[in-house]
Amino acid sequence: MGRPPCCDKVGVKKGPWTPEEDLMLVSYVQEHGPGNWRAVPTNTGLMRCSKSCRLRWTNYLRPGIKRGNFTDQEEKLIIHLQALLGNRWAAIASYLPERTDNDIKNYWNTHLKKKLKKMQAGGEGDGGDDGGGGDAGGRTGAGGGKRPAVPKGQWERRLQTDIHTARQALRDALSLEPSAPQAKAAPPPTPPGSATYASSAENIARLLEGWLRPGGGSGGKGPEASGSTSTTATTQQRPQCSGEGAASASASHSGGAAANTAAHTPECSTETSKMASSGAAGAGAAPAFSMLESWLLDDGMGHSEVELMADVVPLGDPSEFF
DNA sequence: AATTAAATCAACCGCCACAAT
DNA sequence: GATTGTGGCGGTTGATTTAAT
Repeated sequence: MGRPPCCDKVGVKKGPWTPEEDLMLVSYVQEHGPGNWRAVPTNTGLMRCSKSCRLRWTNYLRPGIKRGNFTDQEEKLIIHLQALLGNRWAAIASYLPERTDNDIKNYWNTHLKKKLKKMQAGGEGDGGDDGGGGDAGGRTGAGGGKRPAVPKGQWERRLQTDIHTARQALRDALSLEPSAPQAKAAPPPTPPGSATYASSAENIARLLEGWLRPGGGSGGKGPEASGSTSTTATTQQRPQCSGEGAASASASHSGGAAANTAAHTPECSTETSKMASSGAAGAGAAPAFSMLESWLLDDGMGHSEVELMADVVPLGDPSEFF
């Protein structure tokens, strides 16, 4: 049954966001927290669709987003997770707390896909490039909420086996040894420091800077382009869902989900869990990885699978996978 | 220096799942 | 239990930037 568009097409602005709009959105979210996106356009006066606001926040303005080059480690992780999960970018992104699913998706489509193709042409079989291991159909699986038409017990079992596979894959991904198949074509590793981070506060400053600078603030791209390169700040990470002062209210934005169960909260399963891992662990990708590593290396496996699942949750709700 | 092709990235669109009514 | 609305996700597109000729 066709659903009407989320917002009136009439009078809704489209295209790149201007610094002014970004400011309005950021200040609104700082005040009220993310969520209730439908109310955002009316409350802020933004002539934007609620979806557009959410997207802008999630993919660009949200604190703790890392922009810029993907590290070798991130790249490998993405490759393996993609092979494992298919094109479930949100699920994959939950393992890369500072990357947005859109970013990962773009990176996959522009870089990694080609890279894998090249490698395959070179006589490698790495599970296929597009939707490779997981579900090539794209949305046939149940990433981020799409549930397969599989009885629950069955997908639980599948989950368990896939967790095993995941551990294996992640182990490979995290080992930087060139023996890994992908390493062959891997580009020179990006210096860890080269990554740029963004927080909303900085974004605002950046936006203002670009905005005030003569000839600087031209549409979304202008400040952004300059920003993403000039945001050398590599600021302290801020917990997204509950952290960052004003955004603290946000924890409950999704219908009052318990804030302290961030990683389990549906809303937080994608966004919060991203921050949860980075936020809890400190800053940067390294903590996230070390969590993964410790999880992987904790081969005691005395865990029952259930426990294992519980272990995984902070990194990303496994229920998203199936 | 100018033109064209390729690459990149932000944003939009449509679909789906879930929650609220 | 059925219907409706919202949020979230993945695919795709279009504009912009960069590299090659």
